Amino acid sequence: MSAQDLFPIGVLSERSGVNIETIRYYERVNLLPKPARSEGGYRLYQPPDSDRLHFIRRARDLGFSLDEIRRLLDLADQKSKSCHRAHTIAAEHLAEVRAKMRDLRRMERVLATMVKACAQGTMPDCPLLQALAEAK
Amino acid sequence: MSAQDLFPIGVLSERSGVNIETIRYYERVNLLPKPARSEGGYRLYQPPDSDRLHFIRRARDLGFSLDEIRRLLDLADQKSKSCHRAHTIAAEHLAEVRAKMRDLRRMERVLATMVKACAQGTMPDCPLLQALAEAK
DNA sequence: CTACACCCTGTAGTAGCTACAGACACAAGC
DNA sequence: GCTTGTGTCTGTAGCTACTACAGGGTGTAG
Repeated sequence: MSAQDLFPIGVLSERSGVNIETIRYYERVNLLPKPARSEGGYRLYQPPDSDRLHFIRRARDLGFSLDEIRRLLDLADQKSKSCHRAHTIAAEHLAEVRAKMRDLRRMERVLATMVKACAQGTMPDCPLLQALAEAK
Repeated sequence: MSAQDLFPIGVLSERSGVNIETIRYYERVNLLPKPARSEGGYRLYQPPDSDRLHFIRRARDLGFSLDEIRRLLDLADQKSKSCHRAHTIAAEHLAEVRAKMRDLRRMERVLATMVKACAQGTMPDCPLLQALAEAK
C-alpha cells in the first residue's frame, strides 16, 4: 500500500456516501480501525477502509445492528470464513425483519380502517379519536 | 370526582399495562397532566388519567410518535373535535408505516436470498459475507 | 417497633447517529 | 508574509422513547 493510496476523511465520506461524523463515530465504536495520521493529525485512509465502510453501509441498509455488523466483520476478517455463524446472524436478523413486517401489517390494517372512517364522516365526534380512546 | 376515585401510580400502571417509570416519563414530557399529590407526595390519579393513558398506549401500539400523540390528545381535548387535523396526522403516519413496510420488504427479499445462498454452500468463501462486501 | 412494599427525585444508560463549539491544518492568492 | 477559505480535529450535547438505577421518604401490617 503506497502513500499515494492515502486519502483524508472527506474523500472517504464522499466515496462511501457515509457522513464524516458517522465515520468518526464508527471508529469510536470499533467498527473501523484507527487509521494512520498525517503530521497535522488528519486521519489517512486506505482502500481497504473504503471496502470495510461499504460493507458496513450495505449491512446497515439491510437493517443489521452495529453489533451484528461487528460480528459479521470479525467473521469476514478471518481467513477461514465461518459461513455457519454468518448464516446464524443473518437468519436471526431475517426473522426479526419478518416480525417487524407483521407488526407493521397489523398497524397498517388498523390505521387504514381508522383513516377511512375519519375521511368519510362529518360525524359528531371524530371516529379516529374515538377508536384511539376505546379500551382495548 | 370523589376522593375515593383516587389511586396511586402503581395501580395506574397495573390497569394500563404501562411501566411506572414510563408514566412518570409521560408526565415529564407533558403527555399526562401533573396529578394531585398525597400529603406524603405520592401521585394520586383519577379515572380520566387512566383513559388518557390508554389512549396513549393504543396510539403507541399503532406506532404513533409521542409528538403525534400529543397533537392527537390536544385535538381530543377540544370540544369541537377536529376530525380534519386528526385525519391528517393519521394519514401521514399511515404513509410512513407503508414506507417502512416497503423498506422491510426490500430488506427481506435480499436477506432471504443471502441466507439461502449461505445455507446451501460449503463454498470456499461465505457467499453471504461476499454479498455484503460487494460494491453496490 | 420493625419489616416491607411502595413511592419519590434525579441522573445516567440504551442505539445510531447528528450537530455543534472552538481550535488547528493546509493550500492558494496577493 | 499574510489572509482567506476550506478541511479537519476533539469533545460534548442533542435526538427518541424509554429503562434502570441510587439514595431517600411513606405507609401499613404484624
